[in-house]
Amino acid sequence: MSGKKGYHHGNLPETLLGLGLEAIESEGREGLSLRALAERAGVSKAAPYRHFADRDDFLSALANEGYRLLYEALRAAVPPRESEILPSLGRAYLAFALSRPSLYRLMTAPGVCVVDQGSAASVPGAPPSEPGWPRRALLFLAECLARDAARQVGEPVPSADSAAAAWAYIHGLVMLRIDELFPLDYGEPDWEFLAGTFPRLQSRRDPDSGLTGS
Amino acid sequence: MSGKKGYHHGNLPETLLGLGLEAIESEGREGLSLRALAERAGVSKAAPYRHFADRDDFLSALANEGYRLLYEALRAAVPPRESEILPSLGRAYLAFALSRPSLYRLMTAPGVCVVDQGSAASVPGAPPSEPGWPRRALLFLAECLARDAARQVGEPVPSADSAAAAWAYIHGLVMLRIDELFPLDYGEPDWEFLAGTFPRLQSRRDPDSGLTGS
DNA sequence: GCTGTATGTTGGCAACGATAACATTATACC
DNA sequence: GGTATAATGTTATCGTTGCCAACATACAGC
Repeated sequence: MSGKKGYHHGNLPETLLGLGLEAIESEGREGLSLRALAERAGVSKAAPYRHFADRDDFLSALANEGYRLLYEALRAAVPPRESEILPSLGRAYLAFALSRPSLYRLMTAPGVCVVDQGSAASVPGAPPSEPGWPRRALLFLAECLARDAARQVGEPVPSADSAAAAWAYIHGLVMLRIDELFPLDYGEPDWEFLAGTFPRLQSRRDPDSGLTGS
Repeated sequence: MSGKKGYHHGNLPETLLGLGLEAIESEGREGLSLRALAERAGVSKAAPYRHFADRDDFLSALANEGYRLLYEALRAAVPPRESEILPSLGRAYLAFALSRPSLYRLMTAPGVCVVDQGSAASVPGAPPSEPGWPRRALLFLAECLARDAARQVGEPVPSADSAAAAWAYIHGLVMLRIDELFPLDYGEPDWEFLAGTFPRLQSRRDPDSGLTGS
């Protein structure tokens, strides 16, 4: 399947994406070179352009692949006990970003990955395209945040603000961490503590509801 | 001052940095080209290398300039009433990042700007070098966060975690906004929520890692 | 087998980063 | 003022990369 059969590679796009996942961490987004990937794949310098329009298109495909991995990581992190879902997901999210910082930065960079707007077929003739990986991953995350908020406060539909705040918080933690932006006098923050604490943000609308999660 | 006097430009570094501030927003970090900046400055393509070791060095200088602008924006945003400092600073921080998204991304990118470790002279004989713009900006922000937390709870020295959490929240909001990653429509951030909630985090750890730089 | 399409190769161009060798201006020092 | 020296800018050049055009090869349906 994956062996090269002479002239034709067999599955060059997947091979390039796999190499790209390694390269973006070792070389960074700017240092990633399609020519180098092609050579590493044992293929000529122009071969990638048969599968990807240009470099940006390849980077978009890489980011898409990243959202697929994130989605699977989040799904795998759902704990048996409903009450632990947010800390568990938060840690999984953080672990994913920390294990692939450059990819995470690429995924969240503007103009790289467009989160599609649901299954409304943009092209009239096309089938109702199912949501892409970015939407599936972010939607799944938002659903878990919303479900937990509803469980804590007892409302069926949580406020958008609480989910947004929780996500902003965890995203901010992730970015500060992967960008190594905590050089001030105080040492390394207690990330475990912070990651485990952010569910408390949910209870803003109802301050007297104990918020003692455990 | 800024006119070209024939062979010598006069103040090429400042001119290049000024052009770079525009270029990084219009072209993005990857699209920014030293050659193009040189041409735009009316100077040969190799001239920038007299002032900046390489492209990364120029980007670092750009980021440094960005921290200077951020520092000034934060200082200008300090309100007369102490109780409003957090919302005011939060808004200023957000406004800065939203007005210069690519620059902000560059400033917070890893390996671009090294935040110096304070005034402890690295070389024994050297004078106690004053902190650079990144440190001054971030320290000022942390001080304001800490002061506000202390004001609310009534403790002189707040915990590092509370400032870290508040900053993570702000930074996360900023990044989500910059990267247009917010599928949820979300208006003005709830600064009161930010101010009221995060000090609660502080009672968990020993507050011996002080923030007061001076 | 023949033909059309998908896939990969070769050659080449332009832009860019970076360096070396050279030219010109500013500055310090007498 | 005059000169040595450093600072600053220019020209020429190399290596890498993105990207395109023209060509070559493999595969699939008939």
